[in-house]
Amino acid sequence: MSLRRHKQKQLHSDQSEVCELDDEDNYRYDDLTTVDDYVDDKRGVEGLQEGGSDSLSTALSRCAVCQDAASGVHYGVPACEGCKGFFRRIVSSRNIGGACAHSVPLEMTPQTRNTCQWCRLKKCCAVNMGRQRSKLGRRAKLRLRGASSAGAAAVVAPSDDQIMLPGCQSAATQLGGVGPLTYPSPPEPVTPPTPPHWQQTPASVKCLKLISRQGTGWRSSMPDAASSSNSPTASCSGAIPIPGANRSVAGSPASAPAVATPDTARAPKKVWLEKSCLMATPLAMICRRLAGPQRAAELEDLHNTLSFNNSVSHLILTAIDKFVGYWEADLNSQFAGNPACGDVIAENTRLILEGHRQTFYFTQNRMRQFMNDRLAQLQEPSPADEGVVLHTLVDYIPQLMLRIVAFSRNIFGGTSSHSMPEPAPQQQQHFETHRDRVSVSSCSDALTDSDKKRLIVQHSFKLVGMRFCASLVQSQQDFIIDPTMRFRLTRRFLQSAGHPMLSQLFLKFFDVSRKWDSLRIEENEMAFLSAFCLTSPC
Amino acid sequence: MSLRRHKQKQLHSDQSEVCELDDEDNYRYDDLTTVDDYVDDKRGVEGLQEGGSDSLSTALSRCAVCQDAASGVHYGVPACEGCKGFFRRIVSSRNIGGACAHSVPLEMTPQTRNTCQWCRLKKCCAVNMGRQRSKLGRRAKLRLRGASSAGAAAVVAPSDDQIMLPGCQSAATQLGGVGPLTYPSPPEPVTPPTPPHWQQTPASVKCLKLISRQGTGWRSSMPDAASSSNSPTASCSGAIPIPGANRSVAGSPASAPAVATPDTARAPKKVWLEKSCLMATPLAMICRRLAGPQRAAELEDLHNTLSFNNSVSHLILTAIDKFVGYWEADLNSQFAGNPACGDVIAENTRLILEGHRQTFYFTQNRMRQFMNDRLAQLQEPSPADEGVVLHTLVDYIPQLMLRIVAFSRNIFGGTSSHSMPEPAPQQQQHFETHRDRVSVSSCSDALTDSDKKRLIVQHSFKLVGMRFCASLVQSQQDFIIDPTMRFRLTRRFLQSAGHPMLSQLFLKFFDVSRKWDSLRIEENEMAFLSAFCLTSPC
DNA sequence: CAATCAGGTCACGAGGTCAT
DNA sequence: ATGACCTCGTGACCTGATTG
Ligand SMILES: [Zn+2]
Ligand SMILES: [Zn+2]
Repeated sequence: MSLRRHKQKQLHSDQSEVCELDDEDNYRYDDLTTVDDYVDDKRGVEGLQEGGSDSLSTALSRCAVCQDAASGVHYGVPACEGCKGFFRRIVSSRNIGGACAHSVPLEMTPQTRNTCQWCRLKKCCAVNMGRQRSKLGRRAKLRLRGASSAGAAAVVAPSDDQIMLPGCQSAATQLGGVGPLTYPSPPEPVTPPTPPHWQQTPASVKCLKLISRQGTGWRSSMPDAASSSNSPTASCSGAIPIPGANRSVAGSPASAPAVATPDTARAPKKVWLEKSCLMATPLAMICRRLAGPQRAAELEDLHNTLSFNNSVSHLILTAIDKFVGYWEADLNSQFAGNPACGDVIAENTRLILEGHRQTFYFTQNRMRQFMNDRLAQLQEPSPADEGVVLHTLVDYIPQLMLRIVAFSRNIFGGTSSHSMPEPAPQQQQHFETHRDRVSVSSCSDALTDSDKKRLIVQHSFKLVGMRFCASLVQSQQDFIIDPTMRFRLTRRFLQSAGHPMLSQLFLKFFDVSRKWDSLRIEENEMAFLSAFCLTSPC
Repeated sequence: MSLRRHKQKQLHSDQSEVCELDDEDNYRYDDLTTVDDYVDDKRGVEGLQEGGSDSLSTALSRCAVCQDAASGVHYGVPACEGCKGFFRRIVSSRNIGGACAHSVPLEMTPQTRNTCQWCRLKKCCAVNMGRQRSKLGRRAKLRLRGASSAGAAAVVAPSDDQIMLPGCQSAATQLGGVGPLTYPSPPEPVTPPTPPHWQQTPASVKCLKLISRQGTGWRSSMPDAASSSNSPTASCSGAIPIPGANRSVAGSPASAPAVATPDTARAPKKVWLEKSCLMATPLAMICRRLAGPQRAAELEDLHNTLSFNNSVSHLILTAIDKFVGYWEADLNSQFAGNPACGDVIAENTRLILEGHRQTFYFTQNRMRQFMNDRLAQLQEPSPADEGVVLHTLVDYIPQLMLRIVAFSRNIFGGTSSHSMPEPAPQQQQHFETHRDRVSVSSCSDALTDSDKKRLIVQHSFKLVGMRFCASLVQSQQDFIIDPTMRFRLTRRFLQSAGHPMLSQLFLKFFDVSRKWDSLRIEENEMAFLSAFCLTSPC
């Protein structure tokens, strides 16, 4: 093979000098395989006069992004070589580039597609390009609308290099019972938050509703949830007939009886949270604020300066990345037309905001007031006090994490250990939008308990860190307020500390917090960001 | 050359089964230049090299602008590094500066290409350089698809091929006396516009005021206005002490005693209109609307689909190009700080808008009303009526042109044949802005009569075409209303017409009009666009 | 097998740099 | 301001993996 390649290279270089027209012609024709090969290069492409399926072939012959000649279905949509390569570069190396000030995205044509990377990427996302949506192998012969095939191949990249602190694991394992959420000894009578609302109502009715489109909705993509999940008590029972998940979509029936994972065939998988879940909430609006053109440079900077090894910054970056990536996937506009969907969205919004408000104590208002009133009462620990500080943190951070768990109740609903009947009766609702049917299901039902646990285990500490950086880290004053609001941990103290949590993680918090501050994320936005992080599968 | 072309065509037709796909290419075959033929079509590029070094191979290895050694295909044409960089700087940083007055563009050779930026840029445009014509990525391997290399072997016409209608020349020559501006026989009592305001007041007081900055203001760049201008009565008397024109600015003293043009030293030149003139009006605002980010794609598209050989589209494109180019040259913000300058700007604005309003009959409102009321009364001429239609057009188009002349009075002021004292006493005013001194002079004084005439001769018909496309061409309904508003010239009629004005120019109007409509240019914007076109030296 | 696509390769040109 | 040179994104083509 390499020989052939070498030969070809040589041939090409020879031709570049003096073009032997005929030889080259024959040679190339041997290599040509598909009609697209003949058609690909110019925009003309009305070609494709091979008899039979005209509409299908023409529909597939156009790049969904730039209307150029498509070379096939790439990343789930018909795409040209250029857009395919563009998207591949973006999702692989992730150097998205920077800003574009186009309030309305530029039109994508083969001539203009290179004028703005950002608009091109937005268009790619708008037409629902996705690495997960890719399908390998030969297509079925006639009907190839391989929309939401359960891609058994490319699933969530494991990438689980989590930095787990002591105490995190325990908090994660005791997920079932949420302990008393009180501050054991707040030094000042800072009133603890009111008993969370989720404690008073059955959790099963308090969770996000999922809106999915038929055929393209939910990806059932946890093939190894039972086998390689880090939650040992993975229970894959409770099959939920998510529309589209088990429906044998034409063109993708073969993915279900995948050879590599035969268990996926017999164990009907729970659906995995995807962008549709939260993007059906007004997240698109948040996206616009979070990743607006005026913030693109900041995001870029955030990307560059923060190490990806740190879980906290990784969390934030990933979340923002998702926001940026799903920029144009404004599912809200798709679903908001349906009044029933609008109600679902509104309810989801309410749940997220309420959950955040009830579980997040260090709001910006509180912190501002605290900084005004009791800043002077903060003790600056000496290096000898490291043990005390460390002990305080180790004691209280799990409690902070429990608040995350409480927050997650508003997202996922309760686990089955909270007397949720399993499987719960499915009350799915179906609506008709202008383009296709949508179905609404309960987020609590759509996820198995193990999935919920895994999500919370993966993200709870990250969320704690995010909340930390958002409020407790005073990057301007260059100190960190400990969650009990007794100490002010200066950079000097942290640098001299011996424990890695203090000396490394908390010092890192300064950077993250500075970046976070520059993003000027409001409270409500933080709520959505948290919800999105919590449900992010990666 | 033609032989090879023929052969290639045949080859192409042989392959037409598989690859009949070049319909969508937006250029017309007639408009193709030699360079385009071999470069824009990548299949034809290498394929045609059968003999030794003939004109074709040199065309590929030679810069299309200056005949230097090309370093590749840049911006759609083979270009040397110098011309590539030159064009890049022009289109990116866009400080084109003023214009030269070489009526016939200078020859471009590697030695002489730096003598005149303007001529070089014109050559670049003539060979169809364009940012959107660039092709990225690796070139396709040989496919032997001759495709679109059919077409006349006409070499690049240096873009000066104006389409002059019968009557245009006469209107241009009788510039001095503006005839009666009445519609001889409007079929319906469409009220003719009120007698233009410029007829009632001395023209010398009604013209734009020029604002220039000291040292950077006016480029004295009409070196051969007296020698090679197409206006035979060029009178270069009346020296105006424009500040900075004779001042030997440090760093540019050598340009004045240029060796090639010794006459520039002894003949104090009139200043040439430059961007400062109209950019001192609120044009920057117009630019933002015309060339805002949301319209960038449209402008690109306009560039792509319209041939540069047509004078009308060339006009529009050039004007819009200028707008885009001067996008950032927001001189308005520089001068608006000075209250006196602000008054000048306001007065200029008023003059332009008023002049346009008084000389442009087919406003959007009128046309809308006409389309509602009297659309049914339009006659659709049969092919036998071509003579009548043609006669009508030839009769009335000069009258339309006279309106342009009337409009130009508000811009330039009257010519000296209208009892303007020459040279008029210069009342220059000087102001201090935050950065440097500015001076205000009269546009009427700054231009000689021959320059005014030349500008009007160059642009009047183009402006007529622009106004035509803006209003009379109903691209949606696919017909053109003749200026007497009696006929509806359908595309079918025009296609069957024998006269080139009908069959070629007016058919072209459909394309221009469609693009124009997509730009959604308002009436006031059109006024500024017209004024800018009229004063554009190119 | 063939068909299909993700990922990789690398010629090629846009845009930037910097001595002139 | 110019243009030789450089960097890097682009996309046509290739390869290997995957599936019918
Ligand atoms: Zn594309
Ligand atoms: Zn050149």
